[in-house]
Amino acid sequence: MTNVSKRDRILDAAEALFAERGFDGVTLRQIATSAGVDVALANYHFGKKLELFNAVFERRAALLNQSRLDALRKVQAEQADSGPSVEQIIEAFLRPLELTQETADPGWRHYLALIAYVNNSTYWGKRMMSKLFDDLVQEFIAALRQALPTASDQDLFWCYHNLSGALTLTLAQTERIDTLSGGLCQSSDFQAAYDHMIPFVAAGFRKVCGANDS
Amino acid sequence: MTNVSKRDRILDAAEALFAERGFDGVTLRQIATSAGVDVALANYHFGKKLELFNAVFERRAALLNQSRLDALRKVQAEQADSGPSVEQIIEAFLRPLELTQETADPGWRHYLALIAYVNNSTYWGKRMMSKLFDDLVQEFIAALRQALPTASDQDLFWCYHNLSGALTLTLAQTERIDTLSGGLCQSSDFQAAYDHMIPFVAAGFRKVCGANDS
DNA sequence: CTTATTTTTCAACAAGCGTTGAATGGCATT
DNA sequence: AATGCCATTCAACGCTTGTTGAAAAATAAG
Repeated sequence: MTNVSKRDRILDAAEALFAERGFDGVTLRQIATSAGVDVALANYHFGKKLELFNAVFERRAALLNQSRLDALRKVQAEQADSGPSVEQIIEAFLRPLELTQETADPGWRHYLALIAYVNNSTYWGKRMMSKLFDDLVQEFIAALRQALPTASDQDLFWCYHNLSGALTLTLAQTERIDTLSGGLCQSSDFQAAYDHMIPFVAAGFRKVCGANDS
Repeated sequence: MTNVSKRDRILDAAEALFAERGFDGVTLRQIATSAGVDVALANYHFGKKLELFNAVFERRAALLNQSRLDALRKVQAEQADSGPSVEQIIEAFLRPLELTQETADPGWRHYLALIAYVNNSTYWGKRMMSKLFDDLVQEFIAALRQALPTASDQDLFWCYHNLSGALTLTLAQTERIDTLSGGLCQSSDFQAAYDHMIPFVAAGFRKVCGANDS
């Protein structure tokens, strides 16, 4: 706990607070206090507040992208002849996001909530999401296009939009479904969320993008 | 334009700015400037900044709820014997949100983006969304439960979670799908979004909640 | 026209903000 | 032991924030 550098403690604290309250809802003093360091140290390591935000957002992006791309490549290799099914592609898109449940590091949970914050924001979303995640998304859409050969691109992108929305709300972990369901569903249980999301979304893709088989 | 009261101009300006940058991303001075009034006037009419935010968020809620409930009651009356289909229920849930496209008032668009902001936020979501929208949502879930009699409640709520996510991202109007699709899809086109969302979500409900017919 | 009442502005407050330059500390290498 | 370098803290800056009480303007009532 105290073994990590103060620089990392700042990133961790900023990650948690930015995810919960957004960029403007957090002060550098709150971050510094939460990290147990002086307020000026954030500036020394990262520069302006916005640059700290960028550093937090970029820190885990490459690792996450690699993890999801590996999952896609794996099912593509396994189904080299026919190509992976819609379910397999969506599974590869979602399941790596469970790593937050396996590792003891709570930072991943905060990071995923931060992604939801950015993706749902007009202000931040356009720049930051595109820069870090567009290549990966296009890769998955290409795979889906192949699995649904009769689909028009417009239908395909609208379906991805629906998938992205369901995922984003899950990552946000707002606990709204918890109270709504009277405790039957839990926002913190990503595995249960994906267990339901994968068949749900796959059926949606098939319906809208016109594959009639299986 | 200048015919509306200054009180309403404050609400309109706050609505637009809160929707775009969030509660903490906007200052009362920006709101006042945008509304063309003095900074102190917001305090006179609404009290603290948080109370202004609440006033903005509550202003259109009852009207929106009534519009959606009317749509549900209508299809329930039309299908009094068999009950409405999943598609009809979801259609009643979504289509009233198009009123933003029909009316000339751009405030509705801002308001819907504000709903997305609140619904995606851990901080605001729990209090505000539940208070204003839970009753309506439970009404729709009850209708879905009836249309999908074999469904478990847990499956039902997870499916609603997916629907809510897809809808929330649509309401946010982040324009991310615009660039992703190379202009093929447009965030501003709610009708096209719902045209794709309704069959997508309905198929998901049927798949997960186990109805094999139709 | 006068008086009350409500609406709007003015001016200013204390507090908190992001940021910075200089001072301090620790830790290697010489 | 002295030096240089990186990390960290200290103290303070100019500015903006939300909020408020009193003044002014507009509106309504008599």
